[in-house]
Amino acid sequence: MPDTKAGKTNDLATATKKTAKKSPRKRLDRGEREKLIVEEAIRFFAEVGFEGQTRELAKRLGVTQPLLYRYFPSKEDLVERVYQEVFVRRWQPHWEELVVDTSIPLKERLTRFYCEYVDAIFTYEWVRIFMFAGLKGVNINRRYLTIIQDKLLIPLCTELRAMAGLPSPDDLPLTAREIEMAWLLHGGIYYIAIRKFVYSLPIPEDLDAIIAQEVETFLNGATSSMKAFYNNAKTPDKRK
Amino acid sequence: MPDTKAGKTNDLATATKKTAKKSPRKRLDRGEREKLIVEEAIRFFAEVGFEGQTRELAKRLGVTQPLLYRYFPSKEDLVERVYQEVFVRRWQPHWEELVVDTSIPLKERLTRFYCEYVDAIFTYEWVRIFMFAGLKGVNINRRYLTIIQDKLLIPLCTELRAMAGLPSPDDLPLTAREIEMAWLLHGGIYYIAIRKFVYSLPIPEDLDAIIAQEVETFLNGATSSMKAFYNNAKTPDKRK
DNA sequence: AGGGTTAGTTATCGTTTGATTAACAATGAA
DNA sequence: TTCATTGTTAATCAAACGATAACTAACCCT
Repeated sequence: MPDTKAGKTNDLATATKKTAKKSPRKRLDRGEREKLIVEEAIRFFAEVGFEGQTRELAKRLGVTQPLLYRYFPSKEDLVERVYQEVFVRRWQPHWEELVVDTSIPLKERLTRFYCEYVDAIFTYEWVRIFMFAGLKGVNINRRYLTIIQDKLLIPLCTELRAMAGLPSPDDLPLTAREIEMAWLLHGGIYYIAIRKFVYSLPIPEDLDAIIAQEVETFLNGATSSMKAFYNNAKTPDKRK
Repeated sequence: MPDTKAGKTNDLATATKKTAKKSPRKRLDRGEREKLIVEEAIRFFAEVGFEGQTRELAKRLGVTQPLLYRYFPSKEDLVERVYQEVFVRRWQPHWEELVVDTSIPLKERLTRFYCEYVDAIFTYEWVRIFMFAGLKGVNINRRYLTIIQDKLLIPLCTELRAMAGLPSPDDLPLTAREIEMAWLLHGGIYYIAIRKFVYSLPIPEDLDAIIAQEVETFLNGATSSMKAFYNNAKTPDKRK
């Protein structure tokens, strides 16, 4: 009965003569099409959130909505696929080796890591999808941030201990406060991405220089604080 | 607001049976009811985002959905009201004086400010609604963060200049890099709230102590960096 | 060439959702 | 008691939304 929208597509299909080149229907093999769908879904959900509608997504893909359901049994499955594609793909295992590679000075190591990290992570899609997932309560965020803490921040704290001439975490466990200090650096840097991709604020173009500076600022401050902490710890004035 | 939930369940119970005990229909005057609606809307939208449905909101309020439309002409108006209520209310004008009060040492001043700031801002409602609004592209975020930059970060940079014995911004304008350094502190601290309210991660309880430490760490690092920057700037390499 | 496999479309179903209306019930102050 | 105000019940509308089945056409193989 209501053929307003259907009319448009019908026009395209039926108005063209059968003799004319009337093949707007592009036929791709499964893998190809699936890839296109996932890529567009990433962009789409990053923009509007996971409440974005399958019809709108299909329109952006230039295909019909039911086609999506021939590739993914449900919208939820597609969303799940988007998570996988965005998150598991971008963490570079070699980073874990880089941050503990004591043959490189800590400052250079951290700077290099964060420059690479920023290259991989500071994208519209990654930042916003990660944020949407967090707000939705998907536990993939916690898993990811656990990696950040275990593979990045704790090694960093360990190194800071050494730099300040303090006992290793094996002898004296890291305190929440030390780990929090490392989060200051990580959060401060990541917040640049939030400003850009969530709040649409301008950020400097020379990110590498900014990162180098922030790493330096942090390391300077952290070593001072660690030493102060050490002095406090040496004086046995507090709790048992 | 004390027993709204009890009322809700009662409604549910009595709605099916009209013969049961008379539903405690609470009759409030306009201002009162409106306040209740807005408060619950804040909680509700903070939890599920602005796509949350008016029917669900009404259910949580223990009232019927059409009642909402006797207080707000449309859902969008209610959302707009939520923004106003959450954001304009919580910025304390006296902070602007605090951060430039040179009679207090900078470290203490910053610590005191951030402790108060955290008390006011680190709430489930504020953090999540601010994030949802940002993702949605509402420009209220940009306005707010402009205030942060102008009233907090720039004064902080000015002070850092003085501490490092550098010329005042009046003589030598602040660089993007210096402002970025201040964002490192602010972002690092705010990221604690994101970890808690967006990613549902545990954070330390003694936030005040953490903040004091992070302010100290930052100030130590920033002054070192500023001096290094000063040495670079002193070498006249290309400026006329 | 033709038959079968399968990518893609059309048409539609059943729900949900924002929004609105009309009629009625309860409350409280004059 | 009267009567304006607050709130409910019930119903409805139109649009939006996820999902499905049945049909159509492009491509491959022998």
